Amino acid sequence: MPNETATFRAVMATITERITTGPWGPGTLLPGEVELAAEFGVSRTTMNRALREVADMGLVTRKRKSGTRVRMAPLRAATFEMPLVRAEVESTGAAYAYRLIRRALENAPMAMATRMALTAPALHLTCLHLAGNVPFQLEDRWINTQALPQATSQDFRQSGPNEWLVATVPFSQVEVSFEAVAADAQAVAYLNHTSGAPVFCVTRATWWQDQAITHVTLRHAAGYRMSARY
Amino acid sequence: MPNETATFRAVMATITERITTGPWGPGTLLPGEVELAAEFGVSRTTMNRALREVADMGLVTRKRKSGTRVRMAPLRAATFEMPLVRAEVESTGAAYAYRLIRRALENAPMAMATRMALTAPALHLTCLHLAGNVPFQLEDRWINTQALPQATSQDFRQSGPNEWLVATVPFSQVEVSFEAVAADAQAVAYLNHTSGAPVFCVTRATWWQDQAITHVTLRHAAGYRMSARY
DNA sequence: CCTTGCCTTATGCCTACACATAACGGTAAC
DNA sequence: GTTACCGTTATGTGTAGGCATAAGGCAAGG
Repeated sequence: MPNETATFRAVMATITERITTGPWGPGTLLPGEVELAAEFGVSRTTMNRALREVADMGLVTRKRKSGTRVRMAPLRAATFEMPLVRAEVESTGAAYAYRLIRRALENAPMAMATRMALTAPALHLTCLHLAGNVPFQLEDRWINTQALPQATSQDFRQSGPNEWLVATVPFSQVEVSFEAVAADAQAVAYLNHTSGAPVFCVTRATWWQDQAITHVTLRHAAGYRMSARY
Repeated sequence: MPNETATFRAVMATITERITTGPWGPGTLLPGEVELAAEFGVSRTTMNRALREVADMGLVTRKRKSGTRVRMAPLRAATFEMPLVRAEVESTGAAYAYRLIRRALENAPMAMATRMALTAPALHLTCLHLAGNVPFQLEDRWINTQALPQATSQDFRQSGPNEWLVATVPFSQVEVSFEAVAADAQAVAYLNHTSGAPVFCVTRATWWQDQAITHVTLRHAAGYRMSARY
């Protein structure tokens, strides 16, 4: 646990206070690092750390030469952890189980093919993740076999494609989005939803070196909730 | 924009690669900072920065004396920006409008009162945020008047409580959660939902110095989607 | 007037060193 | 055997100083 009384945190607190309540309203250009360091009686290194963390929180933007400027809308950034399903299920105390529902090499629908820049059939998987005997998450995934030919030799019957992917693709650019959708036939069949019921849906697309790797839609069982503290 | 070829980023890249593809599987205890610094030919400060950022990404956990350990589930943290509604609406190009629907000082329901440790009536607000003429977000908020007595003298007819709060409460502990719920009567009335339709719902509770400040439920219009890249 | 290029400046990053602090693990006292 | 204490060690945080780099601004040349 980080020390609550660390100097750079105290500096951060004062700075955030000046931004939220004090003289530094939206759009204000803050004094330079050296000047602030002198004012607070800390080294420039410490001031840099404090300002960097405030920027990470989303209160200010920093640009070389331009300086540190308070953002027009004092937004706050929330960080969500996206664990593997297995870990997420096991952290609730339930036993994790996995079932492959469908595996096929097929042409993706237009929108998906365009988005992933596909020029050949892709690997299409449908999987179910369970907590004990209760369905937890329904996974609908497309994998670009041109970028990842090894995927075609995996049968994904024993473990999910996500576990294989995180162990195979080193580092990637990810885009996630959350939304609420109505339960379709598949959600009714596998997640015990009633037709049209609200389903919490996570969509995740990942790239590696400008190549689309995979696109996945995760639909959750009723009552699912995603939380974060900051 | 941060320099892409910074040393600590190069170190980070190697470390994340070793974790995701290389010899450092889940649960591995990494060598100490000094040892790693020597191996990579950088100072301990730089190695510390690299490891700290890897920890921020969620790949490892760090503890004094114990050392740096690869997390059991190599989760990745996604950061979501939570702008003010006004900014969110205006960024779509639409004009932002605000309407106060209800304002009352009343006793919170049991669950809420317990969660916020309320011992007196709280300020209960219902507001609607619109993009142009189209309803965008329905806000249901409770404010602890014991912690924030000034709130009772605000009428919130011209601007939303959130704008007042971010300008009044300096710094706070926040807990957010997302879920999909079915449209209730209020959502039908104000957000043009059909009854039972999926509604994307954000719940946010904030504390300041161990005192509950406010608890808010934000329900969104159909088609709302929350995104992040990382 | 417009463009090109230098200079200045503020942030970004790095090094080297030092002290603080938490926690593991062994040892001594009871 | 159990508990209390203490040393070791790894991370957390701090200082001072320096070079690197992006970008605003000014000036000279066309």
